[in-house]
Amino acid sequence: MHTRSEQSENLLTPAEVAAMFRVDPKTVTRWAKSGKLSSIRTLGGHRRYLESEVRALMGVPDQAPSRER
Amino acid sequence: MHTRSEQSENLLTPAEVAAMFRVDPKTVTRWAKSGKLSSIRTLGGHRRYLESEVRALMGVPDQAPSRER
DNA sequence: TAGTAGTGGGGTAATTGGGGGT
DNA sequence: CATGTCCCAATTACCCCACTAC
Repeated sequence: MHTRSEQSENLLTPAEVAAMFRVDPKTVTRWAKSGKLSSIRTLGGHRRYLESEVRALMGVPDQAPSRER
Repeated sequence: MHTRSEQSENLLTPAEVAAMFRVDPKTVTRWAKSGKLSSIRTLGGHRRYLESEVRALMGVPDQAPSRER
């Protein structure tokens, strides 16, 4: 199947990230476009995301209100 | 597709939780703000709720039907 | 090479967040 | 104190089609 050379196993597809946040894949793309999420590009232009980064962003629950804007 | 299911947890949208409790989505938001309900935030600030937690809260009905006295 | 699913890009409707008032 | 509603701004979801991934 996969002939792994580097640590590409740490990359997630848009659909996978979308599922983790319960959002549409398009939304994940928007996050990448706006710089909220870093992404790697395949040679065809498709985005791949770092699992570690996604997990880090998700690991910040919200029990407490945030003040910003 | 990948065989990479990083199944964290089933998440629910505000509207879904609201429908389950038959309340306005705004009310669900208040529950989250007040810490009565934990929530994950999308990178855009929208909340997603843990289905397990919501169902747990629903599965704790008041005392049985009956006689008050 | 062909076939299917996923993705990118653009545009538009629907939700959501937040404050405030009932 | 809790919930529903009105406002506006921001974010997200679904529609199209063309191209990539496998």
